[in-house]
Amino acid sequence: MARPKSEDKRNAILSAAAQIIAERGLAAATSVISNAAGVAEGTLFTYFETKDDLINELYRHIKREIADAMMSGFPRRKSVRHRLQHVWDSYVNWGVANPMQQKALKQIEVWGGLTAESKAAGTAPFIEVQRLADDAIAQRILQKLPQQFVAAIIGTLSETTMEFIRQYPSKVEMYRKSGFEVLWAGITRKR
Amino acid sequence: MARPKSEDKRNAILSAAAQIIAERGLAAATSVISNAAGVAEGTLFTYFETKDDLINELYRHIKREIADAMMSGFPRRKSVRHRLQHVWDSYVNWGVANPMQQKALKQIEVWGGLTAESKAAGTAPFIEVQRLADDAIAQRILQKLPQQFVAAIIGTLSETTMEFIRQYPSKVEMYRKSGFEVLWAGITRKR
Amino acid sequence: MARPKSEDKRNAILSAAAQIIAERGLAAATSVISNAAGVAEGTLFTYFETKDDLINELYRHIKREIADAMMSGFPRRKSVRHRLQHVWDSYVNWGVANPMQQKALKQIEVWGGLTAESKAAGTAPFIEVQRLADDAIAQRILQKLPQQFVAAIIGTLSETTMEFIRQYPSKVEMYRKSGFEVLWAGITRKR
Amino acid sequence: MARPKSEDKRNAILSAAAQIIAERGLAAATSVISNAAGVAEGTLFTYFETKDDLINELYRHIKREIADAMMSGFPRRKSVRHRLQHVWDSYVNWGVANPMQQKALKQIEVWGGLTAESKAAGTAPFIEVQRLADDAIAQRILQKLPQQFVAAIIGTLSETTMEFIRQYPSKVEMYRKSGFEVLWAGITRKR
DNA sequence: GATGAATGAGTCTTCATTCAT
DNA sequence: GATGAATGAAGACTCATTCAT
Repeated sequence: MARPKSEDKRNAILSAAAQIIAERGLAAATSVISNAAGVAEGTLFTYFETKDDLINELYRHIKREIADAMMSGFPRRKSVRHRLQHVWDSYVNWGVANPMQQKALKQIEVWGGLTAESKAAGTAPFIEVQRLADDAIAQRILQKLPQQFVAAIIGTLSETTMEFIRQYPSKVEMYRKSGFEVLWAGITRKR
Repeated sequence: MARPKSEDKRNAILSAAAQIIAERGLAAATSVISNAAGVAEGTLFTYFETKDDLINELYRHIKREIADAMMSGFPRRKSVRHRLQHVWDSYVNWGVANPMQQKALKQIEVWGGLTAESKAAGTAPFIEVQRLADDAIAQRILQKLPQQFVAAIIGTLSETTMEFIRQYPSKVEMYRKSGFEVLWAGITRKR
Repeated sequence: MARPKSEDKRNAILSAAAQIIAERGLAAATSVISNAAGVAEGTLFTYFETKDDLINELYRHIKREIADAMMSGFPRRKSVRHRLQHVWDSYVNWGVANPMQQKALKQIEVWGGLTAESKAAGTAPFIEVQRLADDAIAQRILQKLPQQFVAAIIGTLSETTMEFIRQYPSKVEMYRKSGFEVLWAGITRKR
Repeated sequence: MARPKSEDKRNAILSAAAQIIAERGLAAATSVISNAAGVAEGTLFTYFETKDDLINELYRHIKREIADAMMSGFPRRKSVRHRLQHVWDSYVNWGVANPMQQKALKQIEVWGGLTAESKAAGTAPFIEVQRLADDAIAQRILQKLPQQFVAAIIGTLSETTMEFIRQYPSKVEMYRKSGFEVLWAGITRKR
């Protein structure tokens, strides 16, 4: 093959897209993105058929990254609290370390163009978390709440936490810990 | 004035804007909005100088509406829990009754064009809620958390709750109650 | 109404389109056309939804013009030969007087984007000619040929004639006459 | 030469070009053509310098094919009518057998990019036909018409005939014969 | 020579905003 | 004030052509 499609270039585009979208929203011109990625305007379209396609791919890409961050070092055998804490900490840490991606993700989530497949693909890597919730409910540790509701609460609380950490970077520890305590107290069963 | 600007028309535009933005996002054309409002394209610009201006005004408008909903019947003298419950219920109810406005608001919040004044104006009507938080902390009912963090948690948890109610409308009661319990258990001090 | 759509402008665009398409083919940019028409690029699209739409309208417009030219002064009561001659002469004269339109028409006819409606609308004004052919066949003046075949032959022969007249403008009379004689001899029954 | 340009490939491209251009017009992308030809996008440009060049070559190629079809079995010694009939029949037959090429040719003929050389090269192989016309005029069989006019008439009448045959394939014989009779009656001198 | 990724000028179309009526 | 036609800058996407592999 003559000059194979470069994974590097693809990643450069995705990364530039995350940054630009975080800064300017989804209305950002593709030319700005390709420019930031250091490729020609047309090149973007050899890697992604349309702008919508690019955004969908970016969504999946970020979701996968988050899942990877969460799952690395996941203490599968440990207690529910330990596992939840791991999930919480790694998600919050990821969000703090990757503010652009996090912001871009939020933009994409309120966007109307996400395909059903992307949404599905976005949730897929989080089965471990769902299993965690199931376990917790089975062990009667959690309150009797729909599993998805619990997952959503974990999500929003951690995102709120990230935002505060981003605003007050010196208080990482405090917010990460407090956030988790609010979550744990909120969803577990009072003995 | 020969023909005064009509408050009706202004409201029609704001209302149409909320709906259209909820449906199509902020990229929606002003012509679609003016059309939905039943006025001419140009008329929109006699009421709002620019599109950005319109969106900022819409933001304030919705925020004020929420504040009004929350403050009507606010039991100023009652216990912290009562007052918080009132706030929670009225916000959730408002969100369920006004899904368009709620959705539009979320779009606007991730948008990059909100002015500092709008943001300030948006928070202003919620002093009562802040006072509530202050009280609660003073009475050592709440955990020791920054007041704004608590406010943000109230916000996100209730929005998550609204979303679930919108998805499963038959379970209003359950979600509204459960959501509140999670919140209360999460932020209050364990004796 | 505030500034009604101007028929003049619409015509200016159609006329510019005919000229530009005649000169550069259907690949001509819409911006060149709007420019030639003396309007802004966007204005073209307030009169014609898309470029394809413009071309379809241009087709109908020219076809209607030809029909008008043919039908003005049409000697409905005279002999078949007289009527045919009238049709022939007026079409040839129109083509010689309007080379741009004629050339544009040829481009459009080989184009793949003509809608069925346009094609139908294009043939509609020529009923009188068909009636002429019917009459001629009924009177056993013409050879026994499918009416449409005869119509097509009239068309191509006259277009060929126009081209030669355009090349040798001094010989208008000769070509117009010779062309007609070829046609007449070709399609009439030898006694 | 290490690897000589393959005549096969060149022909594949020309043939694909004819087909694609017949189907989609001259606006068809070169990538579609190369794809249909089973070669890489870039390969097309090692055989034809530019797209315009390709089209010019295609024009000549088709014209040569037509000439070959006409001249094979040409009864050089026979009567004017015989010879004309041969020309007519073989052209019509070719057109019916090669509708793609025929359609592509029509597109190219209204195109503005044919070079003078191509036009000349396109007419060249038809000397025999011109000689036929000269003979006929000399023998006072034909009317006194410019030779090129006669040639053009032969051309358009036969093309019209082809179109009808393509539309009504069951009537090949009828149309081919009728067309020729119209031509013959039209251009020959009435005794 | 063959391949197909890379390029960027060029295209159609949209849309916020202006302004004649 | 209300209207909606006019404007032209900006944007997504295409495509002939080049060139690294």
